[in-house]
Amino acid sequence: MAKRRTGRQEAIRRIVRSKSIRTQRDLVFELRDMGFTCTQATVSRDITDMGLRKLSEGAYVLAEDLHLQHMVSEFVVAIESVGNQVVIKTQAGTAPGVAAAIDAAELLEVVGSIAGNDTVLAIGRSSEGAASIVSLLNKLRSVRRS
Amino acid sequence: MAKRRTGRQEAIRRIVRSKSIRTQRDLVFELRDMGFTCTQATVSRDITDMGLRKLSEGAYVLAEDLHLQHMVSEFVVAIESVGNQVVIKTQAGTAPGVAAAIDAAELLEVVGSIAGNDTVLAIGRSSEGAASIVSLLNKLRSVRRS
DNA sequence: TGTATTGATGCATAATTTAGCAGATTTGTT
DNA sequence: AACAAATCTGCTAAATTATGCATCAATACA
Repeated sequence: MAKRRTGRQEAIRRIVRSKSIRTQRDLVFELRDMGFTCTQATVSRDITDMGLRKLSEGAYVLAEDLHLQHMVSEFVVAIESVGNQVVIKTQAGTAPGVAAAIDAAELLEVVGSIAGNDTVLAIGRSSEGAASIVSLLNKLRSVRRS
Repeated sequence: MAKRRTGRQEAIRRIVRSKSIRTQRDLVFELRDMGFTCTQATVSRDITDMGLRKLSEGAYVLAEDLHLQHMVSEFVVAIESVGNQVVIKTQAGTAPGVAAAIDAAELLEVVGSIAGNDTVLAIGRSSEGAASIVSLLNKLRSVRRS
């Protein structure tokens, strides 16, 4: 049953992007809800395979989102959405890089993005889409506060 | 004896920058060698206090070096040293940012750095200093390879 | 079809990290 | 100095993650 693996990891991808998963146990339960029954050991191996990383804040992030995470955590100053638009303020000069990272992440809800010098405008598919983009970016932005 | 804490964390700072520490147990032993006797539980708390992070590769990194870690892992293409000079190739346009991050890290061995468009030149205090800079940067650059 | 090989998974367990609690030390106040 | 409050630390247990081993399924091949 080598097929389960693929589907399960695909599910993990979706889950991790939509919810905040903090333990492998959580993931086992989420997977169960989606019809994928497996143990924590298997999830541990999936996480290794997929290169999932645990943010300092404690939630798992996709390997593909790591670049975006770095860019956002380093350069983004503020995030706000209006309707289906997301306005992202960045450090001077870094907007193009941030926009490129957003494009590269191929987020489902993002139709496209354009960058000025210190501002990125991302267009969401809908208001809800824009909200979920803000949510994800904020999740990626969260840094350990000491 | 609240004084121990300060000294111990100072020692941790030195140890983590010079060696590759992969477990808190390792750190306990290193500390013991330096005359700081404590338990793993204490080290765990120190790590939380100091905001130490575990790289995907598995080694702990100082919070202060996290920004540098991000910049290096995202933008640096190649690192090489000649004598006391370290030449760092970066993605086009990102050299100034990388140089700024190096300066901000206040690495002991770095006298200073200057940036072009896609190249940073860092000046070490000595050949050995340059080598240790290369070593640290490579450590920060290391990413999980799947 | 029968058999060997490879990959995936669960179970049990080890390894690692975190947290609760109590005792000791330090600091601050009167 | 005496007492109170705040910190720090070790001990121990809990929580979380990783791993060795055996098994089962799928695939390859004779």
